[in-house]
Amino acid sequence: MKSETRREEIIQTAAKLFKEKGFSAVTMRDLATTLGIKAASLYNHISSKQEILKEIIISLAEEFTNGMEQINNSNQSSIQKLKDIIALHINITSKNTYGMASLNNDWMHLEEQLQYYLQLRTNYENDFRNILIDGISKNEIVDSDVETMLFSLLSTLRSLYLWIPKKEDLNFEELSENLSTILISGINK
Amino acid sequence: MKSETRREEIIQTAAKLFKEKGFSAVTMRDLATTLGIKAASLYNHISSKQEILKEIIISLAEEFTNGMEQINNSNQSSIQKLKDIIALHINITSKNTYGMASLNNDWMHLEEQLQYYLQLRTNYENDFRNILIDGISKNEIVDSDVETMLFSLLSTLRSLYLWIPKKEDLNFEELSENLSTILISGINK
DNA sequence: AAACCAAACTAACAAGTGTTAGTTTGATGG
DNA sequence: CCATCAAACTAACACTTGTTAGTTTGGTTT
Repeated sequence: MKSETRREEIIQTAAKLFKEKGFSAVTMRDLATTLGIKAASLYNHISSKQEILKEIIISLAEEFTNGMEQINNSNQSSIQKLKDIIALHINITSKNTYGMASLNNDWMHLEEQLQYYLQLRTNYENDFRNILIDGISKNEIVDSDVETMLFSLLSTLRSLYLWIPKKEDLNFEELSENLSTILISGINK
Repeated sequence: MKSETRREEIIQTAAKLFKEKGFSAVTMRDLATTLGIKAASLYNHISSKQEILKEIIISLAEEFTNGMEQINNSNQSSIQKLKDIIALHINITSKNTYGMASLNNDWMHLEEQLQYYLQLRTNYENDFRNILIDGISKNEIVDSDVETMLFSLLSTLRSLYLWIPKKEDLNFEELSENLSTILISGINK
């Protein structure tokens, strides 16, 4: 059995470099040097640079899809569903801030998997939007412009990868609570 | 006098391509082809690929710095200052959504100007933070975690470049009002 | 008609790109 | 002790990269 751990190591190191400089600016020689080997040696573990990107992005996108499915199948208030989505983002992002950078910034360099990725993203946004619409109809959420709310929430959640690494000793519960309060109740007194 | 308009045209076209694929993935031949000329011809107007990036990013960063200075020198409530910042972002972003993509995603590829850019960004964030702190001490803003509020607001404002182009016939006033309400008062009822 | 000049062109460069082929190394288990 | 095999290596490839040098084009001004 070919060792999976070395392959994972390569992919994680790649994700770290991709976060710093972006997929296109990272060369296979950069990646190899960081790992202390020669570029050609990488190909004992992965089949192409593309494949690395695919592994990073698609697995994360599927994690989000699964998380959203769980939340949507639960019988909770719309507000509680939103809180669960916030926790989902914090959870996935804190486990892989490097990968989240690629998901956000390098998805356009996917090739065969681009359509699949876009499908997952569209579905995710639709599910998110429907939760908001449902919340409005049930009088839990203010009847403001849905697209503006969706955009604002998603922007913050998608940027977590930039912010979480700056927090020393992340307290998951605390951050989740703080962020939920701010996103749901606003900042004014 | 060398025509400035052709140079501007090149820079704007570059910004558009940089938004689609990122700075590193756009070649000078890509840029030239889009403009209907040969790559070497670009160098009659600009001196390097780097220079194009610098022009795009630094001018925008300075616009934000100037805007923030205006707002901070005004005698207004903290909440009104926040509303002004939101309007500032919408204003600058809607005039140049392409450039804002580079500002957000390609700043790390600045070379000589990297330190200057980081300085402007740090100052901007400090000014923003101080407005929040001031608002809390004056009881205008809820006494929640300042960093979380700052992060949430900035994330949304920095993502506007992705969202504004999707809105057909942007109503500046309406968007500014909607977004202010959602960011300041939240979404719950 | 001549001079000028912005703006295009052709041709070429040195360096860097992802990737392949074939080989060596060194630890592990029969 | 030998066979195995993951994982490294060297060497090379075809192609792409940003950029330079020198030249041509075609419209405007003198």
